[in-house]
Amino acid sequence: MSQTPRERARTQTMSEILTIGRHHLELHGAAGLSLRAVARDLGVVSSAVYRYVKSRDELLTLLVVDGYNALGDAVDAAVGAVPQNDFSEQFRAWGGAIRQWALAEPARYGLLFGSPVPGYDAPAEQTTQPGTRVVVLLIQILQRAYESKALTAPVKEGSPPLAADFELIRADMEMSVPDHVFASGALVWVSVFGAVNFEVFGQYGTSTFSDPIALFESHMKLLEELVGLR
Amino acid sequence: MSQTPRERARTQTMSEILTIGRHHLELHGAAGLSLRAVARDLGVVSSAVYRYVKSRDELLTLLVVDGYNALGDAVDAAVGAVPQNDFSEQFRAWGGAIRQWALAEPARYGLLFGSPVPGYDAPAEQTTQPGTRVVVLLIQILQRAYESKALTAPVKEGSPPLAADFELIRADMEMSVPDHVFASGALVWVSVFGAVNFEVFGQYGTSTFSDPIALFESHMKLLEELVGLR
DNA sequence: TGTACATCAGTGAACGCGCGTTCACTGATGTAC
DNA sequence: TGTACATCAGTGAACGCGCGTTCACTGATGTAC
Repeated sequence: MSQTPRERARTQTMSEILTIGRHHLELHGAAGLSLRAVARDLGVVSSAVYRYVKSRDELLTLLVVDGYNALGDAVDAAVGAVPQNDFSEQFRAWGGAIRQWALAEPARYGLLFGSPVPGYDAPAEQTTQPGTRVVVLLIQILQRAYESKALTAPVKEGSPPLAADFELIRADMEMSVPDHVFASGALVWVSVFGAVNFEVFGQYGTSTFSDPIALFESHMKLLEELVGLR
Repeated sequence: MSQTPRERARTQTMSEILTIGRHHLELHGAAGLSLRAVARDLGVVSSAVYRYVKSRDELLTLLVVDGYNALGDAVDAAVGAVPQNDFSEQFRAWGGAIRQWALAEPARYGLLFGSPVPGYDAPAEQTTQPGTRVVVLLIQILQRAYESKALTAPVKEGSPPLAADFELIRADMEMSVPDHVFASGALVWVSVFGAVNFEVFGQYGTSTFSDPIALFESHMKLLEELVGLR
């Protein structure tokens, strides 16, 4: 049950490798992540890293999964701290937590949501589940709000090609929200990440918006109305 | 007035370098763009490229400006092809053209709107103007729609910190739309790029949405309502 | 029109650097009897 | 409890590769007289 010293050392080294990897991501971007540099920082000869990680791509995958989970944890915590029946506040906490995590960890965020790393394909089996945590949480908030009759959006006809996709999600996740909630939820999803992308990647010139928090809150408010919360 | 053969050759080589650069972007991403590889494809020894381009960073800047202009031209053309007084259709053409250009040129799009290239800072003097063409056009569409009383959005109070920023833009661009139009316009901007990012960078798993065009159109329709068009 | 000189595209070698990955090895830690 | 063997972390050298950039050079094109 308890670990041998060797096992403990291994676990610790493994987590040091991830920490160093995160740090290198920050400094040189995903394309610049190198096993040799990690080895250097670990204080070890380059080939030694291969005891812990099969290849550079495997390290990238570990960092991707680690990143999705860090983001997921942050968002879960922020939403979880809001009273159960205050859906509007949960919604804003959801968006705000994504933004804050991204600004605090721009390179990890870039690895997850920026341009794909050339020559690297994230293996879906390890990556998909943690990658969907954030959207799933959004839809759960909307589902609970809907169940509590806190969604006031007018019912609109959805577009037929999407209806089938929504039906699958509904069955998969045991939900009951109508199509238009899925449609506006999807827009919220892409919009929030669009806003965060622009801010993190510096697309809004340097001088156009003096108060990025106010801008983000303005976006969240419009989206909240669009989705029918409050 | 007319060019000497040498000048003609130079112009042509220069544009070949850009073409090759675009192609390499496609294959290896921005971080993988290399002058040596460009030289190889140009059929010339690596040092020869320095006759045309001062450094790798300068080539990147040329490609960035070139990309913004290609996107700007595509969007201008699409919007320009719509009848002058059909603002709703102009709005959809605007979004659709962004999406189509991005899907046709994913790597150039990634260079412009993806994670920043590590170690490279786009020089604002050359990059800012072409980089704003697309937003400026959006705001112009909204301005013209507003002047023609085609915007039906309910007047809402804007948030004070943004009002000052909006006032500057209004003065700068000689516009008259009220704050809430700027606010919803900004949301449209980030939302469309968010949606395009997700699609181009493959964030929507592989199987969730069977019809990406329908999804994008659903987004555009919701945004159109939000902004008060039609 | 012909000649002398200047400009410039492209060459080839070199600098010093970093990378991923493999391999045979040493020596310490862990385990079975 | 003591010994023999197996496991495994880490070493150091090597493979073959690519990169940005500089430099002295050759030879063709352009220009001034």
